[in-house]
Amino acid sequence: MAYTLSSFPQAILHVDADSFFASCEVARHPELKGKPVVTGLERGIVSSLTYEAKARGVRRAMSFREVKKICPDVVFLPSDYETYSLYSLRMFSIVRRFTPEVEEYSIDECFADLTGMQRPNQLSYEKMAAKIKAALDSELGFTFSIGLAPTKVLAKIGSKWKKPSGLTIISSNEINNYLSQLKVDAVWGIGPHTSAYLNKLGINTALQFAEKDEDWVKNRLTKPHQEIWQELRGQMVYKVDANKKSSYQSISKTKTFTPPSREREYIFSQLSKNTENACIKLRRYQLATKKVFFFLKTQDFICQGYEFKLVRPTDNPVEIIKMINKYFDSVLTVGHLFRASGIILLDLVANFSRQADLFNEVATAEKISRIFASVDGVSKRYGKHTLFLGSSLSAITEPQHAGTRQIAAERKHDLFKGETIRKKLAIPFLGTVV
DNA sequence: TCTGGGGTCCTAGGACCC
DNA sequence: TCTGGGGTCCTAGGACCC
Repeated sequence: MAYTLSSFPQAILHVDADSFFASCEVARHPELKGKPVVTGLERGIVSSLTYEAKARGVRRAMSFREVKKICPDVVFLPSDYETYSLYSLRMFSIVRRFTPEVEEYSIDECFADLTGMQRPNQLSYEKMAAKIKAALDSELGFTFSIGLAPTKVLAKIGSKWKKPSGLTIISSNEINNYLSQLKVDAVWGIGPHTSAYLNKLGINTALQFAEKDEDWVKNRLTKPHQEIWQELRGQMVYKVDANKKSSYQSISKTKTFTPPSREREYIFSQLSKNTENACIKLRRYQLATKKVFFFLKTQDFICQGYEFKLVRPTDNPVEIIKMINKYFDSVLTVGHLFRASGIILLDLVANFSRQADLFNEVATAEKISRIFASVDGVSKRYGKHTLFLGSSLSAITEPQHAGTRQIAAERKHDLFKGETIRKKLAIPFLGTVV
């Protein structure tokens, strides 16, 4: 049979929705078609934008004001994650018509393992990819970019190759052709650090990297990059994982507040609100935390934080806020202007049961946890933050606190940029407290 | 590239144990 | 009191992703 003659040891598909959020908005408001549409209004910053907006010079992270200046007829909309999630589910279910092996990688991306599906689908891999794309485009009303290749890393390269609305098929014997035209830093999993290192060793293209021999790679790079090297050569390392993600390793809540502030009460209430929100999510997944890290970010983007352990796992914000209060003043260096606060709940345990040691304390904790179960119920019915802690009050009511508008004109470079928040927190007083 | 918010996994080195 | 070798667990920090 013709379709068994394939140059795909495995056939991995990567699907990437084009300008996903903005596309969803246009899809459900057809009158916006052809217009420069942007989402992210709730923060005043561009989050997603249509190609029409891109053509006008709009870029991600631009402020509302800037966008208006260069593109006065822009349609700037608030994000509506519920709607986007529904489109996302439709996208996954369309791909699942062709294989059950679909990995929901993010809200707008998925991988699918098509290996062995030619016979059941009566299609070659190439035709399957085309058919999936056609179904997505027509049923959802916007375009998708697709890559088909022997490995995930190569499929990712494929979907990025031509955007928007691309369909790029990289069979085993064409790999080098593609890699020779690609810079190493464009490879999924090779970040700025590693690409700078590789450049220094004379490697600029993905092909130059893929052609290094095993010893060379093993001696200079760590496991993740060794695996990427293998995948670039067409050898599968990363399997498509169709299991739904059901739990978390960590849960975090971060919030920037404007204007920045130096007032203890206000900043503390922000952190209190972060903690409440993080605990809501914790309870939704029936988890409890054993370790907490909280931090503040100054106006110069310097992070300072503190990590502590809890005597027993908890999902109760009151217990956590009490601890934060204890260490708060060592993090809030007086006189600094702060722009954001955040909390990360770590060491999460599932279905936790409280140890019956300190009887009274446990009894109280259980009472409190029943209260929070009702709080969650009320929120579900009447909306988030119908009930909240007194310590969160000034964050929720957003008073005109006396903080001035003197936003530092000069911004320091890159001390904290989406990277691990715990990075270089440089806290001289850091210690673990039980 | 110009800083929003939410995640994951890996590694080196120390503590501790036999 | 000295010294060898090997293993596991935990933590802090690093790198990357959407």
